[in-house]
Amino acid sequence: MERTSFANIPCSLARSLEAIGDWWSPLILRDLFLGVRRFGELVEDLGISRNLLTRRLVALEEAGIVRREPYETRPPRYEYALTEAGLELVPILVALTAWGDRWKAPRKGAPIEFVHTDCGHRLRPRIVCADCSGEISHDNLRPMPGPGARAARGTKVIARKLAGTAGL
Amino acid sequence: MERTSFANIPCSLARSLEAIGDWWSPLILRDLFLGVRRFGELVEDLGISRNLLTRRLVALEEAGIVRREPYETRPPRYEYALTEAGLELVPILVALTAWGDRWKAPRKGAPIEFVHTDCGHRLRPRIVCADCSGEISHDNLRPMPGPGARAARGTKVIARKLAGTAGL
DNA sequence: TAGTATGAGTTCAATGATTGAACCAGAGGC
DNA sequence: GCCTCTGGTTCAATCATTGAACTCATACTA
Repeated sequence: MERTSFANIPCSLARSLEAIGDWWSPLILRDLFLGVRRFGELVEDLGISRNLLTRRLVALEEAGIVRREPYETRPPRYEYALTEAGLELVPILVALTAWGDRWKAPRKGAPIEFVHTDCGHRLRPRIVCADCSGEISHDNLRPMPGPGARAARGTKVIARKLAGTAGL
Repeated sequence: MERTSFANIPCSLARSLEAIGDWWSPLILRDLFLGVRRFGELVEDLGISRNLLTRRLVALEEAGIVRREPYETRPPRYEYALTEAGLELVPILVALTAWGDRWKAPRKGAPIEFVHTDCGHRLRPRIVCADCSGEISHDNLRPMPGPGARAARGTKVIARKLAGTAGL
């Protein structure tokens, strides 16, 4: 009774979650982005169990999201950095942070804010369409069967719905 | 030895993850958005255990992300819908799906694509700054201590780093 | 009237995952 | 030699997930 793997669900969201969908990985990535790169620092900052951190870092490295780099050879010491794939997750984590600011704000306000250095403003992220620059929301998206569409675990009911209605 | 809760970490990302950071919730939200709204449909589509789905739906409802609505009274039958907070997660999930398309694409291509109905193009999401409309990436963000900044679990090391360097 | 179907859950034993504490190992400093 | 620093590993206890079986209320059917 292993935890259900999402790796074989033909959905890119499921595959993303397979890589970073566990309880700790997003916070590990946040810390790596913010400059907390060493094993002991991550343990201290997150309060994560050491063996679990080991497993997560190995998994993130295998997923191509994190890179293990020696910063000292005698004795061998390593630190962790985001790969290109990992760096591309940063805006998404920032967007999720903004959602938390809006809907789950701590009493005393956000402990960390971001400044968009290109314009100097405090960051308010927006998710937009690359083609028209219009904002994306739940009511201007139409799901469609893609090139890999077929009925399989994780999309059985969805596939029927998409086939039946040609979009919501 | 309960699973570590993120609720008391003064970080909005942690608070977001407290609500939707578990293994199944993002997929449940995806299905609700795509029109899979009933208990049995969710079980069939996701292959999730029924008792776990019950717990997740209760937790999502308590977090204000999902709403339970009767669609029939005799016998009582319910379906689930996204609240406003839940709907605002949709673009983030879509962005995460796009990341999966780019870095973890299944062999046969994405089974689901989205069309931005405002412009008719196949969706390529971008995360931008609301002020200058410039794209956000790892190298044009500067983290800063926010109004709620203080040393506490989950940000101890980060707080030191931010205080010391005034940003990366 | 009895039997079956439907939908939304609940209960439960088995097994995997997480936790926290203790331990290990290489190197440098005193 | 002994202590410290850093980056782990090992282990027992406990928690979470899984999958199957079961409940409950009502409707449908013969």
